[in-house]
Amino acid sequence: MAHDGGCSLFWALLPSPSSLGQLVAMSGTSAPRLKDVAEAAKVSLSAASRILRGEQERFGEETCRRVLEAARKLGWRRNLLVNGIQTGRTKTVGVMIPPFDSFWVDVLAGIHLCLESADYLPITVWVGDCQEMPRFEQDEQQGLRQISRLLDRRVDGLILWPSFAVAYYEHFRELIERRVPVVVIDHEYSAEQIADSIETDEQRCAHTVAEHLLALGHREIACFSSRETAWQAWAVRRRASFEAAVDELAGLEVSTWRLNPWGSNGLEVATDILTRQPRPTAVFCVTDHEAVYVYEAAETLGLRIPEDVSVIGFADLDFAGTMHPPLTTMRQRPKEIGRRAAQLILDRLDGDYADSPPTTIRVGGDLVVRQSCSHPPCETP
Amino acid sequence: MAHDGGCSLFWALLPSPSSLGQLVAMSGTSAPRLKDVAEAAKVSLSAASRILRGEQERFGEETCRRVLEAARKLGWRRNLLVNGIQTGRTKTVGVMIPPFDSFWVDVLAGIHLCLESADYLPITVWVGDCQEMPRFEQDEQQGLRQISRLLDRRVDGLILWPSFAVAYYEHFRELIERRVPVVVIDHEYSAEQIADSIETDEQRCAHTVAEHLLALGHREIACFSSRETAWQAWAVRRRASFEAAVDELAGLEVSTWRLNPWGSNGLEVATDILTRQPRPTAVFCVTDHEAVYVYEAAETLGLRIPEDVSVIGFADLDFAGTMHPPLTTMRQRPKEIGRRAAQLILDRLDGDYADSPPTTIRVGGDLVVRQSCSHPPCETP
DNA sequence: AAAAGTTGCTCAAATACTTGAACAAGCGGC
DNA sequence: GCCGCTTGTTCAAGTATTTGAGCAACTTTT
Repeated sequence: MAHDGGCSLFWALLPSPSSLGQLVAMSGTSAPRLKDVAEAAKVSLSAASRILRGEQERFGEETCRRVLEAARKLGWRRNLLVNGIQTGRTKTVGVMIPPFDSFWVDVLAGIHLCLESADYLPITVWVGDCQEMPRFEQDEQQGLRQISRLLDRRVDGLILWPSFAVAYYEHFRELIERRVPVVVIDHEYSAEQIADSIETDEQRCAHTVAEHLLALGHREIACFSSRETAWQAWAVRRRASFEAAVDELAGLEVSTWRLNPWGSNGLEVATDILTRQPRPTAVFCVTDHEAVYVYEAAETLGLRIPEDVSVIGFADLDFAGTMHPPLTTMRQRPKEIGRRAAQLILDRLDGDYADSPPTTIRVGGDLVVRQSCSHPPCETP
Repeated sequence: MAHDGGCSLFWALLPSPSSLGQLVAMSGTSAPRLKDVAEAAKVSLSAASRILRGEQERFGEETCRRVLEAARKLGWRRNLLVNGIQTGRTKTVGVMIPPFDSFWVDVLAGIHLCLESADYLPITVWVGDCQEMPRFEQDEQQGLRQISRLLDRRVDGLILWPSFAVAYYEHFRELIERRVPVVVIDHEYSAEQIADSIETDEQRCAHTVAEHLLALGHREIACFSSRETAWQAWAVRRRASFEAAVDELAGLEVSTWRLNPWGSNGLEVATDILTRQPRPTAVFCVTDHEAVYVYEAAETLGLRIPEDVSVIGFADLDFAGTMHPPLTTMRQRPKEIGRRAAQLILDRLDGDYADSPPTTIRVGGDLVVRQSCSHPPCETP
């Protein structure tokens, strides 16, 4: 067990007062310093420093034992702030990603896992109200402030949500120049690429989706895109890739719908799609979120999924499997995306890789076939 | 706009090389120091320090302007690491909460929002694989390591996931003694309370749920609890509160089921509940997660919700509203929980509140009536 | 017995900044 | 010409730790 007597993994147990009142009221001894350890072990400050940093060969066995023992007893722990000042490295990476759905939560998970294995720590800042996809327009200033707060803490690198990539482009320049690596997730650079970027392989994924629907026999296909604001590059690419794939594979044209710029008319759009003549037999939703609207509209209109309309989503968000019927969707690999984003930062920081030109990593996806897609109804035409 | 010429909110634009290759390859000038600002403004280091910290009355208007201007041009930003060393306050709060479902994501949102307004930053560490509820047993050592990593960064306070509260009890003692405030979410202290604690008001919520079911006429009521391991105090309390409320209100006994300690037999338990004789007409699920199993089992058994069985959940997780039928559930107030947890830390840190004895804050809930509950079927008995 | 090497440890400077105290230069008023 | 005010300076110590250089003391070799 962790709390064996006499010392602890955290800090030393003081000759502890048994009453609670006392405990809270006592004026806390602040964290022990290296000086305290050195004194307790009767060695110089620098000897203690070296021994505790692992440079033990240079010292006598007995001295090492004394220092280690003293540190353990006092519950000393190294102060990474000081390390940060001295080395210019805080072992900390700033992350600005609002985890408003399970995709982004998983991306964060990947980042955490990867950074942890390198003994780095992500520091996450959120924008917007964290309840829905942030409205970039109104949150731009807040985003800038948040990045500032990260830089004040001297983060070694930065991982960012796509929306902010566009407007902050000029700022990234400066960061890169200052050797603060920046990785952007799900944002493709159109012109010169300044920072590393990692994204879902939209072309390949859209191709797979198109293949699936066409193989089932669908010919009247709709695409339900998100708000395609300038900073939602992924939506544009996903929709465009899908249109291109359907065209390439079957020479068919997809009828495309979009959310309004506020993302507030999901149900209306879904209804429009399903009441169009001729009615699409399959709807590709650029995200599982849009699929929810289609399910809702279908229910209202008395259309059965998948008998009357097939619906296919994208992302495989946590609710996709429990929808009714379970949603067929293109699963992204958010954890891998996060992991590789973090790895990119780490590589830039201390690899030989540090000076290579910016890359774009494309991560594939996996089609999860559930029960929302079937052959088109016979009486369609 | 943010990027007006000549200076920037981040760091100064250097006389920037236009080619990308150059940009990446150039040896980055590191962040400007106060010394640089002082030199640029032709004042002493300490004058610059004072002016930038707001002590401007002692200096001439012109000098202040020069210093501020120089700082802006060079893109100087204060180094919170240094501040942290000097003041012992890093303006940083460690958070150990794995956001494996939307409840915890919202708690995190609340924490972020509150801390941000005080110019604090949460530093979040995760445990487990972040995909499902962490298994505390196997993640205990990892949890301890994570807290260590936070303390190495000298966080000013700690907000913790309940599971870890129990095993780390002894360690908290030390933290409190060292004046590092600790807040535990959703964990009730049975014996002496050592840290602040914030939780959902289980009694009141369970009472409301019981009332709702009884008012609909249910008499044969089941309770589907989670794994009730020692460190899942909330589950025990929620279930017990519900049993007590049903007893108090109607003198009825609830038949209770639990997940196994690995949480792996959800579907089996749900099936057991629904095949019991006499069959319960209503199932209270300690969490929306369990409700999903009941839905699944009901579908397999050909039972309709709510015609044959009423199901009521707890938490109002993001998927509750899109379940089929939409789940009636007791909505918790995760954002408020997070906000108040953070506030508790801040109060301990610099309020007069610093020395008061540990409190427990209980946050209410709101019954969200959707479509998974109705009157019991007539032919029940 | 002197030279050389090893072991074990210490000194002092460096990291980036804050802050209190003392002090100096320039100015106007008396 | 002196007083006192404004404006700014320098000095020094403090924050917790790292690290290159170097110094004793002791052992081993010659």
